[in-house]
Amino acid sequence: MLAAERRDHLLDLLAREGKIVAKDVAAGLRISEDTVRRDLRDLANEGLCQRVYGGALPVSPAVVDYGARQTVAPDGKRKVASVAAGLVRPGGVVILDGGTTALAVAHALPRDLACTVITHSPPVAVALLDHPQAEVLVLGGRLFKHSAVTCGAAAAEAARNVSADLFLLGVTGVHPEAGLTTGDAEDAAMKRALAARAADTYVLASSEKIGTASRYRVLPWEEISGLVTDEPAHNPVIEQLTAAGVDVLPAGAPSPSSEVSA
Amino acid sequence: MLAAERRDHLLDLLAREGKIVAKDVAAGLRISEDTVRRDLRDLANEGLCQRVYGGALPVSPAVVDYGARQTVAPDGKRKVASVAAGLVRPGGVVILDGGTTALAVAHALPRDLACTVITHSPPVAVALLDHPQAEVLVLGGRLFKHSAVTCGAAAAEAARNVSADLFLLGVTGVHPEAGLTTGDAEDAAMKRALAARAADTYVLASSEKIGTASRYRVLPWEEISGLVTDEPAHNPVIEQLTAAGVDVLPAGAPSPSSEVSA
DNA sequence: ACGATACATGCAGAAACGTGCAACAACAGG
DNA sequence: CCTGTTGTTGCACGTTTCTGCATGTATCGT
Repeated sequence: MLAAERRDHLLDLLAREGKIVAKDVAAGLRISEDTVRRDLRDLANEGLCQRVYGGALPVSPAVVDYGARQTVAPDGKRKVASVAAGLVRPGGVVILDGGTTALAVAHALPRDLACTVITHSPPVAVALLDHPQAEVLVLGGRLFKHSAVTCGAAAAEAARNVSADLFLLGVTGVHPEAGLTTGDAEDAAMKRALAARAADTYVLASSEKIGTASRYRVLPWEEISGLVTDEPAHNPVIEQLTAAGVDVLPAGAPSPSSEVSA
Repeated sequence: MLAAERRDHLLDLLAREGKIVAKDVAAGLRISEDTVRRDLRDLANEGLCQRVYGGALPVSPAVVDYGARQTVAPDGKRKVASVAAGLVRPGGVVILDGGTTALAVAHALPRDLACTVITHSPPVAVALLDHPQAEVLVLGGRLFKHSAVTCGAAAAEAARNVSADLFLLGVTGVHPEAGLTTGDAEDAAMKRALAARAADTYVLASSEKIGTASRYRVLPWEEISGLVTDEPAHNPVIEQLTAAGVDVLPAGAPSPSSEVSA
């Protein structure tokens, strides 16, 4: 592995996970901790990370005007996005919805993951520009500015010509009775069209969405494979969904790792 | 093996694997590491790769990144973009190319201008999100990451279904004999397809493009209506173009443009 | 306060680097 | 056909850079 490549890897790790533990990286890459420490020291000198005891952290968001918006993403969305990104298999084909949560998923994808991403969201496409191994297909159409996605007849038509293993669906409301909802009729139709083209559909549901409903129904529960949320499993709504047979993937607690340090 | 062939091989390797290890390439091609190093040094001088200890990496994403480049858009591009934005009539339909200069045009468009913008560039689409009066049509297709535009058969197909008053074309080279050129064959084809759908085609040519040529021809002079540049009119290349009947719109000096129409 | 862990520094071997040089091929001109 | 020129390639040499280990110091958690 080239030294510069290692450096990129560290920055990538920092962006995706929000921290670096020198020991873990050294073990992961089979190199000495000294080398990792030296790299981190250099990166810190260039202002690309903040050195702390045991590893490094991102520089304060105010300084990173460049990637500011992605770091501003609320913690809940970051966690959901991280778990959802893990659903994308190397070599797999995923349809990525629009919206801020889906955008966070794009940012959370490992930079060197070889996969195909289909999206009707220009911001998602832009976010994937620096993922050299990701094949990106953009679905064209009329730009719906509120959600920053393409929609309309042309977009629906384009959607009919693709298929995928997985659809990561963003919605504005997740409600036991109302199902999955969003605020625009055309947007809802587009999401349905996309869901129809994927073998599995997983919903990205950060906690503020749980229990709320918007005007337009996207899909009923039966047509989705699962849901990723940072809401605790004991939330009544979540329990209800679990009982209804929805595969709920928790994104909240990094739970069982406590015994590792012990 | 020819030297040029070797050079292509290196670039290809860089594109496919994201890195080059000098030692491995030398062993693979049965040539000395010195030769590989020399090649890499040359490629780096041409800005086609980034030299690092042990090999080379693609040009640093930070340098290529559009988000970064748009904020540091050179003065020349800003001037060109400003003049080009003036070519868009209220209620008109314009096709906006990809690339940093076209992106600068998107930013230069008055925020309340009511017009229709057709683009195959996700960054341009994103830039127009806060233009409430602008109707934006995105042409879908496979994302070509280097230029951040969609291309390929799907994009060309989508292009066939639109027409416009004006096409604002970005290129990498503007040369009296070579014509308008760019660095990628598919990208060139897409630009041709777009030019065919517009009544008028104007070239965005900030001064650093003037007099240079890239590998792939986009269009001959006869097929464009004009050219916007911040290069002074007395530049030999510009004079040659003017003599050839190209409508040159100056973006450098705020001076009267009387002689342009003459 | 103590042990454990992380750290900075110096050092040495290894690897990569740049440069100069010579051998060689391609080419132009006589 | 010969010859001088130019450009490329591989080798040799000395230099720089990188990396892991050892040492002693600083910091953390208990």
